[in-house]
Amino acid sequence: MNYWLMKTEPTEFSIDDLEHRPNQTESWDGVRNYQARNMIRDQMKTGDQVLIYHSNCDHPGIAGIAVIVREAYPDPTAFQSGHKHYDPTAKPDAPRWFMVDVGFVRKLRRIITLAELKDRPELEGLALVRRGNRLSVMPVTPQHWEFILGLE
DNA sequence: GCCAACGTTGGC
DNA sequence: GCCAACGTTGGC
Repeated sequence: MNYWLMKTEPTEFSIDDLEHRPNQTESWDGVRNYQARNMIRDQMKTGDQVLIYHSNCDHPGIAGIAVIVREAYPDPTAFQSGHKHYDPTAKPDAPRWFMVDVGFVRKLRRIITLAELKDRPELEGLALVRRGNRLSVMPVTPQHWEFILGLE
């Protein structure tokens, strides 16, 4: 089983939103970065665990845990003219962008803040805390996973 | 293929 | 709102 971290802006979609979706499940659409796309398409497997990170908000940090419930399939929002994530170069017979479905596992008892994560030498190498990192999907090692949840 | 211009991300 | 960092675009 693999571990991941996925960023979301809580004003767009938060761990609370996921908790209250039907079946506590949602498709993770809108990823438009090739490196992130490749991980979604090629590496994410059903049952993989995901840290849900809230970005671009008052208290950036890890807010909850989700699980991959459906492996990659074409992101239909890429084909929808006028959609925020529309990509005219993507075609249904040659899809460019993919998404997985994630299921709610639980909220953390508290937000583990980015500042706190950056402060921990144990998390050196975690993509999230590397300078200038902008990936919205990134792998997490089992060691980092355990350590982060130990901070809760 | 180079690289300047531009757009986006996202912390602060 | 600022701006550093990075990705993408497109002229050449």
